[in-house]
Amino acid sequence: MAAATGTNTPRERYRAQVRAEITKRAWEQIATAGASALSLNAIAKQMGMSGPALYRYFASRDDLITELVREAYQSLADTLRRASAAGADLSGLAHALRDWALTDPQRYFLVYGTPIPGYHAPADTTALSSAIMTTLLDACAALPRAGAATSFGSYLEEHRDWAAGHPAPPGALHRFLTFWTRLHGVLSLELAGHFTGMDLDPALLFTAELDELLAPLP
Amino acid sequence: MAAATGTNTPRERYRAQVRAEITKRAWEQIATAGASALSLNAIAKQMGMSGPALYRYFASRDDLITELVREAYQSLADTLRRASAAGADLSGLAHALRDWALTDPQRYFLVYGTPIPGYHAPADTTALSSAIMTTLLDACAALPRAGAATSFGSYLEEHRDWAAGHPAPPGALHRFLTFWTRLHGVLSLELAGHFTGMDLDPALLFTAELDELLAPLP
DNA sequence: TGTACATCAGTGAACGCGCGTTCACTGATGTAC
DNA sequence: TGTACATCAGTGAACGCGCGTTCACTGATGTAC
Repeated sequence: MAAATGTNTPRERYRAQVRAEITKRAWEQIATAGASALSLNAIAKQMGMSGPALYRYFASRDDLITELVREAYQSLADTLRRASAAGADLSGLAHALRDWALTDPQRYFLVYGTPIPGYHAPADTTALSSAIMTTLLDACAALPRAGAATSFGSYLEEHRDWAAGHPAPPGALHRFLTFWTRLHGVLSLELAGHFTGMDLDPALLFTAELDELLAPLP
Repeated sequence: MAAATGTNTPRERYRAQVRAEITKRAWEQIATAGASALSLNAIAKQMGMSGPALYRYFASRDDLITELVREAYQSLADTLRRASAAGADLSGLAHALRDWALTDPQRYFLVYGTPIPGYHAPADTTALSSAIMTTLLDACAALPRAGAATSFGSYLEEHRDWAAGHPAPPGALHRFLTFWTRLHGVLSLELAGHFTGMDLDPALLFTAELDELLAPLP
């Protein structure tokens, strides 16, 4: 009576193990040389295998990248969900996001950075990115209501399909968008090294932006 | 009596012309395939030349990229300076920046996107990027003074070396930084395609952010 | 104006490298009776 | 428990490609007298 679900036979467990090692090495490679330098042959060599062996585990290089993109989304979604479950508010989520990004800048860039030329992410990442969005939207909706209605707020009332049915008021939708874009603005410039040599602590700019987000119209 | 300055002999003019065509083709290549796909041999082939011929004009691939980075900075600096000279305020500069970025997203990414693995920009781009900064700082300082002093503002009073001696008050420095990071946040996510499929017009989000920047504490 | 020389753009062959991917195969692991 | 078979991980050779870069060279353009 074999178990029905997932990885249970020795072979399946072995497969999962090798797949995990491949992606682990892939992340190491990406961390040092960026995503466009990712090479199947190099990974195989590191693992003491021949290049073609990897084709037992990933159909192509793009397939591997897709898995990495999925892992990155998943990891961020988990991180935020865990923080939220531990009682973090929007501010806590912001710092969780920042920590996550600083842990592995190239992982952040893989998802939110310059698109990889010639690579197109599969459609199913939408589900993963909307899990992230939901956690953040929840936290936005939990904050005290923002100030007066804006014209962009009323625009959002009629363009809220992207929120996937989330019952957040337009003010919260707006707050989510600015949360996302502003923190990405600081973070991505920091990670890309645009503040180096400026004698300016990006962490302070990040929290300054965060403070203004949390109390936009006091 | 030969002229002393720059490109004047036929040979010099020819050299400048060929260099210009190389960079032109390089931009075309970058626009379609991204910076990491830039190939000297491919450019040479497009121009009907053999690969090694390009080494008469650029010492290496990195040398060509450096030239492109310089051109990008220069182009943005010129664009902003022209807009400013035509009477544009900070809002006008923001739209000039946006138009410039939308004209060639990969050019924007070359400067402000994910760093190219293994490539390090030369030191002299600092001068170019500070020309950009000066124009923006001027426009920030020209705005009516922002609201109450913030703690980040007082931090900036003591960390203003990056402003290269610009006499802007701390509030203007703060405004410049938020201008930069916020607009970059919206722009880079838009250019990377993160709003596609969201039924959300990034231009409206951009102007909403801009409006809040221009009157942060009404 | 003409000749001798120097400069320099561009060529073609070559080096060494690494890439993604395919294919026919060996040998070990698992399955069915 | 033992045998026959199927599954499947991994190998090694090969294909075709493109890359950056070097080198010795040809031939045209410019310079000096």
